[in-house]
Amino acid sequence: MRRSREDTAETRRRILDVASRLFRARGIASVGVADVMGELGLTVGGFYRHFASKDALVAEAIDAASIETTSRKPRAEAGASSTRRALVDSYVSRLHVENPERGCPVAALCSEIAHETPAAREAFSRALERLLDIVGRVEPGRSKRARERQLYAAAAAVGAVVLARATTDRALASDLLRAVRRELTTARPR
Amino acid sequence: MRRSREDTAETRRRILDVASRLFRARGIASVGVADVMGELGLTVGGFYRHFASKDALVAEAIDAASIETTSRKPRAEAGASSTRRALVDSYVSRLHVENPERGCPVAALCSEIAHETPAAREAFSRALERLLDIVGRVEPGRSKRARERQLYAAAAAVGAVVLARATTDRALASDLLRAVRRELTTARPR
DNA sequence: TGTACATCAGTGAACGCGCGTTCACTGATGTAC
DNA sequence: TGTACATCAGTGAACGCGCGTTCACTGATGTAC
Repeated sequence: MRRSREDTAETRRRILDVASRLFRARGIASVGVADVMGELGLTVGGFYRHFASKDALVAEAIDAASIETTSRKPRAEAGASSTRRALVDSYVSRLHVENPERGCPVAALCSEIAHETPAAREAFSRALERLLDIVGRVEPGRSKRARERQLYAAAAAVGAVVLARATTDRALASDLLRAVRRELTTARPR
Repeated sequence: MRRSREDTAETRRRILDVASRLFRARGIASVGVADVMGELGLTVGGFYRHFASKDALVAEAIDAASIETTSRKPRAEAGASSTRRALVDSYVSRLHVENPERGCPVAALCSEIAHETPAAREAFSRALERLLDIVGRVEPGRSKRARERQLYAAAAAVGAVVLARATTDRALASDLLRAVRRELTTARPR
């Protein structure tokens, strides 16, 4: 039966929230619309009152995940090396590796996103931009040199998390994280 | 009808070759057994004379891709900085980004491999080991320091290729590649 | 070397299954008066 | 404020489709004598 406007908005929010967690945890291809709705105790049919298609959900879920994970990140005291260390330590961490469902969507979806719709790829690109924004806050500077350092740091951080998740060798996973953490937190003369 | 032993072995080799290219290009989930066999002008049924399941094919195809891409890499004159530069320039390149089907399986499959079978994940882990082997040849040393340098070089290289493929922003893709190339080819005092 | 038979690579159709999507229906909510 | 009606969130079954896998069949290859 029909629900109140607030209930409707709330349901939509919850679908998005569950989807963004499931896609990050289990990948886009292996999460179905029924999985998402089932997690909320709802049936599939109702899904299409909120989203035009699974593809539309994917795109919105990536945006939602990105906003969720970047909005709680450092704003004030940007540039302090302790802020940078805190960010690197939390991103390039075992905790992040083991909890993709609450983590960075860029790290969770980076290789499979290439096979998704344009809308999903654009959402992913925005997520990457947001990640780079945050890196820019803790690795400040607008020079060409500074920009390169930011891009490099982002690539290494994402690479470390993704590879640590991918390998079955737990020791190698730890080593990768530690190596990249050290590289990105050690002040370096230029 | 029955084929000669050589023909049989050749067919198996070709299935593996096509599969390893298709998986890298289009991802594991979106390539079917029929796609692979169709590419060879064969029908699905025959597939099971060569492999026990799609999952078995996936694992073997990852190994095949890894061996294919690492066996032509530097062996002699290892450690020379020109060798390192050549390796970095070819891995962290537009050419590699635009031709995943002939490229590194680690970069092609890194995020989706987490959702595959143990056998596939182990093949992926071996592929990562081979990649690290090669990095170890051009970034020599067995010290803790050297090992860390190898690990973050690998993470940054893979991260750059994956993110350059993922983003829809071509300028950002180029910038990522250039930044990581510069970082990894610039000799750095320690 | 020649013959008879067993093997098995590849065919093509069928299987069950899960997927994204659609649809008639329900009943509470929202709206017009 | 109260009433009558339109709307529409959610249900549950059905749809077509593509997937991985199985299977009876074929005929050339391999093997035993």
